Parts: sequence; C-alpha cells; structure tokens
Amino acid sequence: MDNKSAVTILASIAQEARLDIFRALVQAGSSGMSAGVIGERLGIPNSTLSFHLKELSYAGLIDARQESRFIYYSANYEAMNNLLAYLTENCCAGDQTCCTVSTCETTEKETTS
Amino acid sequence: MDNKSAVTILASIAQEARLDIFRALVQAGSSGMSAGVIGERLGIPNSTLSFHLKELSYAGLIDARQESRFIYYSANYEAMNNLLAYLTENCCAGDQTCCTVSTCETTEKETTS
DNA sequence: GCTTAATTTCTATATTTATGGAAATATAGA
DNA sequence: TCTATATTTCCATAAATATAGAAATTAAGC
Repeated sequence: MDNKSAVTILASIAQEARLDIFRALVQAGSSGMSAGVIGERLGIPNSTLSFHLKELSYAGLIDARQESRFIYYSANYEAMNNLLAYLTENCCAGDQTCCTVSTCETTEKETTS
Repeated sequence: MDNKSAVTILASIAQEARLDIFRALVQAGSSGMSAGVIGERLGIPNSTLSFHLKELSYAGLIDARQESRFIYYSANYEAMNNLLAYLTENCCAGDQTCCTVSTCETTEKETTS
C-alpha cells in the first residue's frame, strides 16, 4: 500500500452515501447485494448510485459480479485490511502494546489463539 | 461514531499531504511533533501545512499542545480506533472469524490473551 | 516594550467532486 | 426478435477543496 492508493481508497469512503454503501456491503458478507437493492435500501437515485459504485470499484474497495440480470457488489475485505494496516503501520513509536493491526480475512480464517 | 463524523475523519486523511502528516504522527507516538518539524520533514509550505493541520484537528484525528514557542501535534489514537471499529462493525454477516477489530490504546494497555 | 521565531489568517485561483433527470445500453426470458 | 427490467452514461450545474505568497498574529526571551 502506498500513499496514493490509500488516498484513493479513503476518498472513496469519505462521502456519506458511499460510506453507507460500503458499510452495508461489509455487513452483507461475501454474497453482497445487487445495485437495485442497495439503491432501494439507502434511497439513492440510479445515476447517483452508479457514480458512487464506480468510485468504490475504482478504488478497489468493492467487487462486482454479474448474476443473471443483476450486478452484485460485495466488499473487498483484503483491500480494507490493507488500508487499516497502512494507517496503523509502526504505530506509537514501536510500542507493541499500543497497536494491534486488524485482520479481516474471508478466504483464510484465523484462530484467535 | 456516526456517518457524518466518520466522513469528516476519512476526508481529513483522504489527501496526500494530510495522510503523510497523520501517519508520521501515528508513528511518532504521544509526544508528537512540532508544526515546523512536520513541515520541514514533509516539505510542506507553512500556510499549506497550517491548513491541513486544521483539517485534521477539526476532524479530531490529531491533538495540539503548546510547549514553549512550539505547537506539538500528536495522533489521537482513540479517534483512530473508533473509526476503524466503525468501518468493520458487524463485519461479514456476523462471521466472527472474518473480522477482528483493531485496537490501539495509549492509556489502557491490552494483553493479547 | 522590543526582537526574533513559530504559526496562523487572508486572499485569489485552480481543481475536483456530487447531483439527478433523461437517454442509452445491457441482459435474459418468451 | 420483442419486451421488460437493471444498470450505466451523458450532461449541466452547484458546491467543496487545495494551493501558497504575503501579511498578521502569537509567544518567549532579553
């Protein structure tokens, strides 16, 4: 993760509608939600929603897959984790007890050991 | 944490110079850095730096304290943690093994149990 | 109260971003 | 191919944001 990528990702969720969309997808899990359902649920007009979905996709924070006539959008958890790791990198002057980098893996599951 | 607060915080670091500033302060620890040192280290003109520091302060992501003739800025780790928790809230449709919310406490230290 | 140094405010300009209606473009079933 | 539905693109407009020089302010030491 570099500065520019992080800024692109952060800008993609630094907007009320897009933050709502992203959080809904984070909570929806890997199956995601269709554009129509997202728009209906959050009360966002088609064209506006499409614009915002494109922003989030471009940043790499969400994925899209076509299924029948619908396009399903889902959170890219790996991208989210990379961003959080970048923000907290070398946190607190190396004090290990200060920062714990978050993890949120979909493919490989971790034990809390 | 609500949508608007999160957007304000995210917008405050969704900018190249400000992200650099914030990450430098995250890494600097609670002692922080003076405005002059930040500006010199990152090559940012006075007025531009002042503008960006104000944005970060307004969002609540950094704190300022006067010390002699200098103003020291430091990361507000609690605000950062709250943001990260908001982003990952109820992650992955309740799958506990998917998301682990990050923590980065300065005052109360956690054991990794 | 004067001087020096650190930081902020003022100002103007350039750039980017958000919005939503209308039209266009897919997609799949009949 | 025709039709219905889902989604995107086009477009114009409004609003917010980034930049940095110059001037102003603040704070400390003498």
